[in-house]
Amino acid sequence: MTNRPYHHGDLPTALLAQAEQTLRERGAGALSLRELARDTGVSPAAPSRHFKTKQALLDALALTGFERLAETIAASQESAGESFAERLDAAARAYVGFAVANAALLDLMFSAKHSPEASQALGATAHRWSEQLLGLISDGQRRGEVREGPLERVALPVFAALHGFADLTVSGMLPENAAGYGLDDVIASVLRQCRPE
Amino acid sequence: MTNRPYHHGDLPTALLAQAEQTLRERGAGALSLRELARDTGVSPAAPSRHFKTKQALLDALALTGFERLAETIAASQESAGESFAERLDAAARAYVGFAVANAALLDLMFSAKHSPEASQALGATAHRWSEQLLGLISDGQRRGEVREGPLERVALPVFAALHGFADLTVSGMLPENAAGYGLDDVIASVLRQCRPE
DNA sequence: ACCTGAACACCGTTCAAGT
DNA sequence: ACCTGAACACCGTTCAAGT
Repeated sequence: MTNRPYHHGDLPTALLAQAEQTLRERGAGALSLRELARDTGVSPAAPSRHFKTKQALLDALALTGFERLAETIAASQESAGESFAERLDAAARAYVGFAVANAALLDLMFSAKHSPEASQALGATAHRWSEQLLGLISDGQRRGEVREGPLERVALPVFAALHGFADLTVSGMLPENAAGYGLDDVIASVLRQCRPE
Repeated sequence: MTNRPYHHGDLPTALLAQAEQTLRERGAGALSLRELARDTGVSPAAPSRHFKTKQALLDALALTGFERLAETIAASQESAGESFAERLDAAARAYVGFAVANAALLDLMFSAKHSPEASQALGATAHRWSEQLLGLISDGQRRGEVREGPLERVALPVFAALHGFADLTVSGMLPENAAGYGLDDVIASVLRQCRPE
């Protein structure tokens, strides 16, 4: 362990790592730049060199979230079967699993608070992730297991259903017993809405 | 206009009204109890008599949001047709319309930050609202326009799809052109997943 | 280029004291 | 019961100055 050299080494990464831990353990409200600086062993003004503002750090945090979400879903496809139903099932469980395991982060990722410019960068990364879903559906169409139609237009309702369930779960708006049957039913309903005539 | 009597008259209501205006005009990040107190012509410590903490005020704000959402959806049913398709269409547009018109408030309503106790009160009010949707679907089942099954289990995927689309819209995560066809497609997909075999 | 130290204007919350 | 005034410990952000 270096004993606090003048240059930290990789302050931006250290700040983000610390921020994510605080987010997970104590929620978004407990995130303070000064505390982050203290925990990283650096002066209160140091973070501003790398994140011009607190919101900029939050935006960066959300971005890493989208990246990890994309990886999580990609991983779910590795061990999934071939059929559309199996692949959708795996992706849906991966998404909701990520949401539950990273509730505060998901909140941040889909909050309306992002700066206009950051929203664009986020949109780009979110797009990379949504391509997973698009590929899955496109495959299903080729296999004849998903109805025809423009890819994005078939995909959006699927996306909405999965994200909606994840968000409702995370925000605690689901009835007690919904945890049991909820996800299964959502997946079934997506399959129903996707299947060809 | 009374010239600032010692007792405000109805400080809690005044604070909530001011808070909602600030929320709409400048977002959740700009909400400060001290500023609220200033704008209401009251001392910095006054709000604490009515909202023990800032989070308590935010919870109360979210609660009024759910109440207004319930009213908005109820109103949409007044002028809607009789069929399930027409009534779902009206409710969906009312929901998404509310979401777009009250983006920051919706964010607050479905954020994961609510205190454990407040979540229960919120859940109760949210439940009152979801009953609108349940009634709608129950009606559809009676008319033979919606597939059979336990009401909550048929309703949850519908709820997820509508909320998911509203949330994606509000958080700016939708592709540019999705505004045009998005809602129509989501409604169509919900109808497809609801219809009897 | 990267960071410190000190400063500025602001917070949320508490608590004695006033009406 | 409801509110004020003053205080406390904390913020985010800026900027000269140091390495």
